[in-house]
Amino acid sequence: MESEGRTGTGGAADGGSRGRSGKADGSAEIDYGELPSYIGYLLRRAQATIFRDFERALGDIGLTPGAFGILMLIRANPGITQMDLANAFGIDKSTLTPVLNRLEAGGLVRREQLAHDRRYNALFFEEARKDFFEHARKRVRQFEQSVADRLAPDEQAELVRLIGKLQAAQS
Amino acid sequence: MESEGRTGTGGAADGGSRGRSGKADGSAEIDYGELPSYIGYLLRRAQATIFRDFERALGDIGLTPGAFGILMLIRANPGITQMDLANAFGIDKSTLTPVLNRLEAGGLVRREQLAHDRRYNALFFEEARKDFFEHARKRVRQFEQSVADRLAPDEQAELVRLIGKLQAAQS
DNA sequence: TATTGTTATACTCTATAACTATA
DNA sequence: TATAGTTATAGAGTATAACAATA
Repeated sequence: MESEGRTGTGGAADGGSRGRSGKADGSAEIDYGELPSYIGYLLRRAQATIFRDFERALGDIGLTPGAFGILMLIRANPGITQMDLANAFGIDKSTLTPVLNRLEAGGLVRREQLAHDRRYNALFFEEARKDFFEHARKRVRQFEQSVADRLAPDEQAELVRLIGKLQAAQS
Repeated sequence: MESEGRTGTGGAADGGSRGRSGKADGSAEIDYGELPSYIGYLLRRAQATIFRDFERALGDIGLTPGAFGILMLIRANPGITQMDLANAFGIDKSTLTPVLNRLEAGGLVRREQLAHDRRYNALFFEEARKDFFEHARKRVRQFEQSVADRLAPDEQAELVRLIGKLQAAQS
């Protein structure tokens, strides 16, 4: 149940006979222990990989995956307030502010203080940038498709279901 | 294919009749559009949720999920070099350095410059902290179990398989 | 020249706490 | 008092580029 392998070492600096013990030459066989069975680890690796791919494929449009998602939500929900958007996206309001600042600076989004309760900012996608957005979305879709294509259609559905189930039990 | 809903707005600040259009009251029904079908988005949400849970459940042991994973790898692979560890964990060597600094400062890990090639640092778990580590690992296991228990055994296996498949096609 | 590891730097993501303004 | 949003701050995580030591 432990699968620790060569533990209990406490080892000295080793004088050369063991040397790098096959680990410093790139072709190493590393003992991952139970790590790959940890769902948190798996998700971190998967997410890092896909985010790197995203950046490589779409870095030139100047939107991070997060910023793009937020932009999509604003466009689909014109007039949404910052609090609702933060909640919907699963981040804190203070995390949202700088993202919106960048989107607004880039002319993609506009804040409008509500007249009847000036504490709220209603958010709107700038229709003047529609062409840019549609182009970006098309490329994001292609990217997502290329990721999804690694799985069969029923596997895609199953993955979505399993990830949802993983979070459903949460507080 | 668009499912944009109420787009084409370009909307004015709205004078009150639409008001917050059911979006500023928390009970909002938000249009997520195609976002939930994006695997990158799903993974980000899932990972964020589980990392938050991890911190809440295990924050008192003073190890982040990443630091704990690295510690596990060092313990399972005594003498591993920093480059090999970074590659195994999927991060850059410069990202690893501060993590190791913290682990070493906490007395959990020791660097030993190899005698026959002093460019390399061999890494060792400090056996003196074995009790602490075993305690931490037990709790991490419990936590991982509580996450895994949200899925049936066959679902767990399937999730691992699907996530693996998602990354397999990568460069 | 090439490689390991460190440092300098930068950026994103994330949060908490304190603040402003509004109600 | 309570809420929306901003700001100040902090920390993890990530990377690239330049550097020192070593080979």
